[in-house]
Amino acid sequence: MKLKISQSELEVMNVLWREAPLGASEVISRLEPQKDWSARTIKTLLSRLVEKGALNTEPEGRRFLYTPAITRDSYAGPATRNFAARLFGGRAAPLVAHLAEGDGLSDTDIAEIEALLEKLKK
Amino acid sequence: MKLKISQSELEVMNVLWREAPLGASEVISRLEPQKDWSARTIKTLLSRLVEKGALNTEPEGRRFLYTPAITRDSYAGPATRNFAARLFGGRAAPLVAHLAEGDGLSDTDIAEIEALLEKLKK
DNA sequence: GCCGTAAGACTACGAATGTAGTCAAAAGGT
DNA sequence: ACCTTTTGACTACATTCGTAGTCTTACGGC
Repeated sequence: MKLKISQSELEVMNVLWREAPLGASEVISRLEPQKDWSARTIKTLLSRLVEKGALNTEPEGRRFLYTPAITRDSYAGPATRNFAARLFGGRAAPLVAHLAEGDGLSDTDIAEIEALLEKLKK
Repeated sequence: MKLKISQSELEVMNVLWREAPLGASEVISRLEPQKDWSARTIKTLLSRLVEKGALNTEPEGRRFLYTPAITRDSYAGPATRNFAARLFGGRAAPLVAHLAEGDGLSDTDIAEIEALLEKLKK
């Protein structure tokens, strides 16, 4: 069950991870402001995600309600480790360093990561 | 100058970021053990990377020597920030958390990240 | 000096992706 | 009861990617 979600599809997933279930038109109205996509495009992406098993549908009257079939975390975990493996041989430090470049990390971020590391060291 | 390097192409870049310049056949011999690719495939990837401007070539006798035209860091920085933005709204902590899942982080990694954070806090 | 071989050039081709149009059915307004 | 609008289904098409084959040319061995 290695489902790969493309960039554009991920934008759609992001909407539904934030808020679900939603009908197609609701997803469209949430995406149209930022992304310059036609409604058709977004519907295509929704269909593909259903095909791939990343979304579940449930009929509600004449339309479908879409819900993520996978959690953001269950997708992001492997994706992140894979990303780190390919770019940095799996080492985490360079990754954090790149995020920090420029402005990258907020104080909250830093504090959170420190807390995380504390737990890991134990 | 937004060059996008595909997964397979990245494997080739990884070879050349580790050691360059190399001729095509040297790249091939370094990749063939791990990846089950034919020599042709690897040559195609090299050509595409040259087209994209990710590699420079320099004739050496009747063949080409390939050298990265971009550093690993200059590619990895934007790629990492983009990745984090798309998956976590740019927040770094969840990213580190996912890396830590399972075995992910070595003690060295943890130490390095801590050192990095120290510098950032200042 | 000829020929095999290796290097790059050109070509191929199916799957996935980004982006979107057409069609048909159903649902609601008037 | 009709027409418009909405929704999902099907279709389209150029580009990129993964994977690899053929062609051509020039060098090195004999």
